[in-house]
Amino acid sequence: MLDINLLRGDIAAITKKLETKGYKLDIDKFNNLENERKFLQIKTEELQAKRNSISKQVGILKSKGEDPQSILSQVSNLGEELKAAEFSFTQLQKNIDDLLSGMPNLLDDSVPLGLNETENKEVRKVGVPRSFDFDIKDHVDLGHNLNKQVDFELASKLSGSRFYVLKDKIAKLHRALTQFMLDMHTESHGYTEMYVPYLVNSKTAFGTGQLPKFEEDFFKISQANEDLYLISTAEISLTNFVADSILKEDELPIKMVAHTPCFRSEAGSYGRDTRGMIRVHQFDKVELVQIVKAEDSFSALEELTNHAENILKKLKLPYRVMLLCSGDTGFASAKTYDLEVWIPSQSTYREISSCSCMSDFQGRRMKARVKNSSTGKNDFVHTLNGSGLAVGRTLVAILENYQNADGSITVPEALRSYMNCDTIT
RNA sequence: GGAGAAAUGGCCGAGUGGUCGAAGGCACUCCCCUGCUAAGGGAGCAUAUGAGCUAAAACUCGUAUCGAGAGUUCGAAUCUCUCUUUCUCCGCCA
Repeated sequence: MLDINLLRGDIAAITKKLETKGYKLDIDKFNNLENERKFLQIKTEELQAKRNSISKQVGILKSKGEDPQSILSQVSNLGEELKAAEFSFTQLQKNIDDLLSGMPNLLDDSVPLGLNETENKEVRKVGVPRSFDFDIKDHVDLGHNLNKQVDFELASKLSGSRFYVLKDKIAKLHRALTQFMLDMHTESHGYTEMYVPYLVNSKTAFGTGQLPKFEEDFFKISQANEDLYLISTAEISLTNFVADSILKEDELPIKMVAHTPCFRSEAGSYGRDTRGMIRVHQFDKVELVQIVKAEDSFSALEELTNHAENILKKLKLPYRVMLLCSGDTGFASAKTYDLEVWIPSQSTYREISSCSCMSDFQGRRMKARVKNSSTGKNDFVHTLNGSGLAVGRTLVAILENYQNADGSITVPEALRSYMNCDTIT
């Protein structure tokens, strides 16, 4: 959520900034709402003040044993007038909140302008794609030929399209990857491991910006009292740890890592990546989250991105780092780096991690603040998150990059201690 | 699932209709005393938001907030209803 005072100030400049992200702000609408808000707020608060002062006098008179009747008559019609004023004021406030909570975050100045992913900027490329002296297979065929250790038919029988079953050594490889990632981040990168709920309430989903705008991306569990949402990323659970709190400066930075399944309805992506494990309704991810002070957030983004990259480096998977352009940067993000891993069967790099600095956007939505010791004020915290990494896609990358002519898979060195074997056959 | 109790500021905790945004304590900040890793004294110390003033802040005034929402009342932390969460006992259970 943006600071409404930015809009009350130079609204033209903000509108221009929002346009780089494809958001069109109706300036007249906002100004009209604001003018009405001001009028209604003043009116409501004046009536409240009047009621309060009269009520106070009643109390004083009664304590002196005097008859307050003359004063009470003054207040007889105040109640209804006040109730009506309060009602219109809260309605209007809600309209403003709705408008505000649908507006995306402002981008950092270092983000290049662009409409879509074709205009993202490559920051660096690490590793060289292997050249194969045999006809390569994609991960679907590889998994199928390895005794159906990756089984899409079985999954579709159980659940439908966009699910997969892993078996035996490949299931273990999946677990080994998770374990390896968690160990790296906790032992070498300073993150604290967390186990978190996979179902969250609407307030939590609002806090990180998934609601209200992206409700259709969720799987929703409807209940009598309160609807719950299956998390689409552990970012939601982890970041909201600090919601509604005022932290002390020395509590920051907070660095957390969690391994969770992620559930995505993939509404609106029919036909895209229908084959394989790339785009599915359920996948595992190891997620990094940092809660930091404002002045640290962009350096923290570089650090966090490096942490995710280190996993790829250890696995010796070729990848590149992309700085997303304005049009491709997510709703809540001020700046995002995507890590893209080399996928041999597609002869291209595919997203395997997304690392974002959300500046104070989520902090404001969550009311997560830190007491600034030099000013005494409460500043909104800055939040960051990044996949470190998406486990399913990492598995795809390993199957394809480490495939052998006979269809077996060499286990990357970094995972051998977890696997107790060198090859998957 | 059944029965009962509770929810107050960063923390603990008082407060059952009226000058209560809330006693007291702890923590924290500043000052004094003292002087050495202790103790004493004084002051300050919730959040959000609006208006005024300002270059900005400070400041002044107002409003809202005592788990959430609704109600009773001139007036609600306090009374009523609904919900949520926590704790205790019983049942069930991975």
